[in-house]
Amino acid sequence: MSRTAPTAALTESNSDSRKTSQNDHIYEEMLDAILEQRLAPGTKLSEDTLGEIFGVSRTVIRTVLQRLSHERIVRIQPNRGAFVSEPSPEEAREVLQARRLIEEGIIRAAVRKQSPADIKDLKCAIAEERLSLETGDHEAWVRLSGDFHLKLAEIAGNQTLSAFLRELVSRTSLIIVQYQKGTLSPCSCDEHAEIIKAIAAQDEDRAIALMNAHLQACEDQLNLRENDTKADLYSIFSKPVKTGGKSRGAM
Amino acid sequence: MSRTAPTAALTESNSDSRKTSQNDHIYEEMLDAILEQRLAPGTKLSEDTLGEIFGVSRTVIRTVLQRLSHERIVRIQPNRGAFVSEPSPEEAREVLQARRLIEEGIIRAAVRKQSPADIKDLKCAIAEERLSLETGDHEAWVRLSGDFHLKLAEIAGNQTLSAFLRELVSRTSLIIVQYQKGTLSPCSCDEHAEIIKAIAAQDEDRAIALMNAHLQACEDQLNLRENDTKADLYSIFSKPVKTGGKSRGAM
DNA sequence: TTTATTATTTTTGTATACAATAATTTTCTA
DNA sequence: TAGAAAATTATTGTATACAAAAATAATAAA
Repeated sequence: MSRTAPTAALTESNSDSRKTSQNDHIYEEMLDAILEQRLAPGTKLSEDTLGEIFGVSRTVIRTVLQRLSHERIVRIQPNRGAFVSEPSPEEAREVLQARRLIEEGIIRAAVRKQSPADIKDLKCAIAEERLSLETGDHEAWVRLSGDFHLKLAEIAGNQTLSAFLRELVSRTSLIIVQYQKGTLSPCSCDEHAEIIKAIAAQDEDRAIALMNAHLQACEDQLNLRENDTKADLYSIFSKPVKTGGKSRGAM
Repeated sequence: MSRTAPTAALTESNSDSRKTSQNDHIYEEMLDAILEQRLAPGTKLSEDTLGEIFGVSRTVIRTVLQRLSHERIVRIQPNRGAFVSEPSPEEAREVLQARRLIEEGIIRAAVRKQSPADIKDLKCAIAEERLSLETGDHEAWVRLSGDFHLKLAEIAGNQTLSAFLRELVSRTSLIIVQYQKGTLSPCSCDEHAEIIKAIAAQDEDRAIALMNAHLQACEDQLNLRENDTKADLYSIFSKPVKTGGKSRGAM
């Protein structure tokens, strides 16, 4: 419901939020559904079905799907339709690497620009996060733990970088859904808290090191081996499979 | 025509490039027109008109405009239509700052991953760039000087970062169109050449310093004072204007 | 029974029609 | 004549219709 900064396109005119925000509303709903795992990676997103669900025509659904596609949350295959993205292991590493880079820059700026109110706000956000973890509200936790990073970006004060990070955070959620092995992350709240402490203390180097470790820990909890069905099948059934008759014993 | 990596969405199936690439073709045409200054910032992009020009319905024009809008090259105002973006001075600074950050990361990766062929390729690109400058082909130069940075990103091997940089490079072109003061940049080719030299010599720190200087030089050549009509008008007519009669001599 | 081919159905891509909003022109009044 | 109000025109937002492609089902042949 209260996701951070819906689109940054129309901060003005809060009164006419009926027609215009129809797009945004459906976008929010679908993004939430994907990030909260109600729509699994690979799920087909039929235009007709979605149109019926939200009570609109395919036209507006199409707009939303295109937007999600540009943010790499959805993948559109020409003449085939839209599907929830299934980020590859390589893409997962890229996204985490991009985050390390961008969030390092964000921390540098945040250390300089921070105000006491900002720190208070961040600590408050972490408290909320911890609460959601204690009450077992997994959906809220996914959102809140991402919001922490976005709040930090806002303090840094570069909207262009914020927009990039927003996309990366969404994609990270999708990556975690797909590759998280076993248990949930123990408690990233503590790591977030440590980062804030370092920022408040103006200790830039430590804050950056903590953030890098935090993101690296996230990546380390993923199972990013290349077991994408095909290669996997061949390795499992290591004896030669019939491929049409030719070149049987070549490999 | 030969822009680098149109969309990265469909690298497969080069044969059916007729229906599918209609979108892409119009997108390319419009992007080129904007970056080559044939469409000035602020220009209204009427759906009907564009549809007639490209011989398609508004439907497909709309898709293209939405894509350009997501890349911040075009600004869509609800119920008003699409316009070529007029990036604010603040946005200009943000874009350049984001580039310094991202390209630093790209250089780090490129220094590690470079092959001799990559360096040869880059040098070749710089030669092309220099040629376009000598022959006075300004349109080609705008494209080629951006392509240099994108090639570097490709060498770094992170497609996610490449996509971000691609957007930033386009936006930089738009920013230069709007804020470049006086003469063209003397010759960024030389700066590009120096950067390559440092990368080839594995001198990471020097390559980064050069890139930062290069981007800073770009920013310094811009006239980024907040002279956005309104404030400017008031400062130009510094004598009190009739505001209704009240509080005349207060300031 | 299995496979290949054909026919049917479903779904996407595009054009068009209509409704809602904004921009423009015209008309009316002071 | 200047300014305001109303009517007209143009443009965007959305729904729908039709064409093209893909997916599915059904039929026929081995």
